[in-house]
Amino acid sequence: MEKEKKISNAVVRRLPKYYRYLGDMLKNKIIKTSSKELSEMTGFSASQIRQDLNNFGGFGQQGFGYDVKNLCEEIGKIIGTDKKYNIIIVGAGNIGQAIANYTGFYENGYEVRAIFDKNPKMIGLSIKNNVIVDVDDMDEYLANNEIDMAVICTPKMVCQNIADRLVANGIKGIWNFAPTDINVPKDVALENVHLNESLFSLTYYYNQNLNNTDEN
Amino acid sequence: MEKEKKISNAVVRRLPKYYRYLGDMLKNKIIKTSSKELSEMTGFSASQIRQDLNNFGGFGQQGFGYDVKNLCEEIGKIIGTDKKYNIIIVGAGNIGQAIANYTGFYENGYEVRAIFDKNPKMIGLSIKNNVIVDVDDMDEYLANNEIDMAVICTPKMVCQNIADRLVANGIKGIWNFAPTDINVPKDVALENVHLNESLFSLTYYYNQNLNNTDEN
DNA sequence: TAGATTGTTAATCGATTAACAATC
DNA sequence: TAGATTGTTAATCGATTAACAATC
Repeated sequence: MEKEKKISNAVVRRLPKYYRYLGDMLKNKIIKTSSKELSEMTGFSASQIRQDLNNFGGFGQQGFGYDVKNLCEEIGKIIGTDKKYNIIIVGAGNIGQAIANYTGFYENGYEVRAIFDKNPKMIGLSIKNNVIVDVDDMDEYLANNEIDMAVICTPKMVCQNIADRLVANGIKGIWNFAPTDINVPKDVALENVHLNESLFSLTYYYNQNLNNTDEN
Repeated sequence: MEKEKKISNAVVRRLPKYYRYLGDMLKNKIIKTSSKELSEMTGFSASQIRQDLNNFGGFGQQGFGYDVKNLCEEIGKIIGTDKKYNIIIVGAGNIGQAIANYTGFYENGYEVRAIFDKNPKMIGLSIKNNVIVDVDDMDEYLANNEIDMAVICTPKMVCQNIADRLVANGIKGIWNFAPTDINVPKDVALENVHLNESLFSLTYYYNQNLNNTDEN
């Protein structure tokens, strides 16, 4: 078995950006590109881009550059966008509804299979092709359906409980929008979207800029 | 004038998490804490926490620890949550609506002053206290109202145009939810929430875990 | 062939961790 | 006073950048 070098989180976070720009180029029928060109688009240094790509193999051709279609496909394979994923959404409040309508799922092979909520007023309503189901029925649903990932859009009070139940039912990927940290076993992939932390970071830099301008 | 040491982005990203846990402790009437305790809560090392805090000043007491209330207030001041902010939302689609209903704004002193959209079917409808206004009237609105930050929730085709108009009208903070990169002058704070990139990172780690499990 | 650009090693830079003196 | 924990310096670690040989 090949010993795989551990890919740093910093690299992983850049892959989707490469993938997006390459997809754009592909749509515009651009055949070749280079680390220099990708650098201008992404803002990452050309050297860093070459380093990043060479973590996964030599996708380029010396003296020429990279074939856009090939590189895009290869990065897609690394990320895993070449596969299909069944997902569920837990919590049909503001964020849950927005996520249920999120076109990025359908454009990239993710299919929303079910939406759960505990509010009786929500249960039975439809979002896109899905009827909202009582969250009490979630465990049974998961036991009987092949679901890959779940999106947590519940209030923070219940999100750890939901996460525990998801994990107990074999879910191995969680996209968490609840504004708190949850604990999952290390074989479960967890991605947090903490809007509050994002807004506060923005606020810090906003004030930083104001202060710097004042000083002049 | 004191020469301010540049705070690294990594530190800035950790501040909101300290702030959140300290707020939780405050709510639970906990008086004192320590870098060790904060380490257990946040997952950051105690050493790193002390380093982070000492970028901004000595908030602790040797041999004792940190006063929760004081430290929480100090970090609030550093982030800027002690101030009020007027914001507008541009784009009243799925994400825009979710953001308009986002309780984090009201809980932290951010006030949504206006919501803009270009869809005639949306214009005139209300979200919370705000009537959705024609985006053609945005520039005039900004010229006549004191707005601090804007949230961009438009399709990616128009988001650079929106950003340019926001900047032209003096907006210095932009929270961008459109799935693309936008360019703003460096005195404008920009925070991107790229859901597609977040989902792809999750997908990468999801597959990584599956592969590692397979190998055993 | 000459020019261009990758792949890869080495150098640099910055962030994290370790250690411990200061001191409450 | 003894114990605890900060503030801060030094050591380590890891990521980014620079440089250049390989080669198309």
